[in-house]
Amino acid sequence: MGLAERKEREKAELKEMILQAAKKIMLKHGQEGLSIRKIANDIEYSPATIYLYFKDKDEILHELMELGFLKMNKYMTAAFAEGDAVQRIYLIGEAYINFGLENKDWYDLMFSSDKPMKHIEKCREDWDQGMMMFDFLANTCKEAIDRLSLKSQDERILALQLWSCVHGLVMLAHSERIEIVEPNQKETLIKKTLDSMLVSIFDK
Amino acid sequence: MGLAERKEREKAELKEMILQAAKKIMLKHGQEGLSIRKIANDIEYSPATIYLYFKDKDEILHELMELGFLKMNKYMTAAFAEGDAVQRIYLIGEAYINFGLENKDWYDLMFSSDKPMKHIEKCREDWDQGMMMFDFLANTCKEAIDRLSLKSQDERILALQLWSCVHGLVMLAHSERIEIVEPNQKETLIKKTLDSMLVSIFDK
DNA sequence: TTGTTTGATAAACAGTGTTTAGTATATTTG
DNA sequence: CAAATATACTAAACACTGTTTATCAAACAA
Repeated sequence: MGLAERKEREKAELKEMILQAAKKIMLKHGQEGLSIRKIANDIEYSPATIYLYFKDKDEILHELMELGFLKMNKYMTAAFAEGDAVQRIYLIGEAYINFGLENKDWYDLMFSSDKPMKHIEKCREDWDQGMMMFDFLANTCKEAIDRLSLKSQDERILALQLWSCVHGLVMLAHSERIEIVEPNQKETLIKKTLDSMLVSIFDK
Repeated sequence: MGLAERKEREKAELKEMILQAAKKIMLKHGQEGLSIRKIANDIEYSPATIYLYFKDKDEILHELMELGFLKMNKYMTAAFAEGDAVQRIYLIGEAYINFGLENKDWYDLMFSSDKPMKHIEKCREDWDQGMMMFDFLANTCKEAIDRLSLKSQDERILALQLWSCVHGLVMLAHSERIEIVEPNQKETLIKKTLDSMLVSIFDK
């Protein structure tokens, strides 16, 4: 009976419409400017309808986050394909920062906002794409540690160290703190700092 | 004529009351839970009155920020007094992270929120305490570079590198991302990562 | 043709930041 | 001292926000 299936499909279609409207509004008005009522207005349904498809606003942000990781993956493809581990780390770092600088709203959603992170159990479920990326980085670190026989034995510590550095850099750029301490050279400053970071770890 | 002065003083007193109420509410309900109406209720004035003393909510957050830097300075006193430059950097890093972890709301106000950073000119005015700290770190970096004759020549790049690392670490901790990739060892993980960071720069 | 389930919504609740028009008190001036 | 002005304050409104509840009409099943 294809009738139940059609219902199912229509339900999924509206859910997708909500998500696409949410994405559109977030990209236009930022994460702060995204509201249930704006979504409802955009898809020409009432605000209450949205709550038939999503538990609350956080759940929408959650699902948007996954779209963000898809976008980020595109920045990473070249880096992931690199054969040399150390060079791969360089490329991942560059791609990470480029993604962060060029997609502030996506980035905040994925790495900064603690809104979608209320319950840690549910978190690790929905953030598996983030975890996969971290694990990939950690594995690359292991390779690099072995090849260069670095002192740091724990690849997950090194991965966390690298992540902290680029995350901090992106966040400082987003909140204009880099402009404050050193005006009008954000771009070059970021590149130089990333380079200095990686050199101090691998190139000594 | 001490009359005008008394008026002036009373005006300053109410302004201080507003600020103290704002601080109290922020510490109790977080930055998100701080509202003009809650402040008004606390000081037993109408919400509109607050706008006679502050341009808008951002201005309140701005002035709170300065209180935050006073608090942070207390964490730093021991580090600032250290004679050895490299050791001073270690202590500053530790103090920075301790402050960040123990005072999430203050930290977000000072380093994360871009709310009080709307106009960059006004920014550099009100963020002078932050700039002073950065300059102090940069000077310490210069000392360290000279003493260890490190390859990195630009002390401001090195300072930005250090800042990015600890900032990133604190932000990842705040948004529970560290818990996600490596559950139940946040504290030790942060200490190990900070150590690894500093070792890779200075101790090679 | 009933009865029931489903999908959508209007309206309300409890908040938010901010503005405006108005009032009561205090100070200054004639 | 009385009238005029300046000051300090606020009630009420505006335009929003996320979310819930009661209602209602249409589609489906018996």
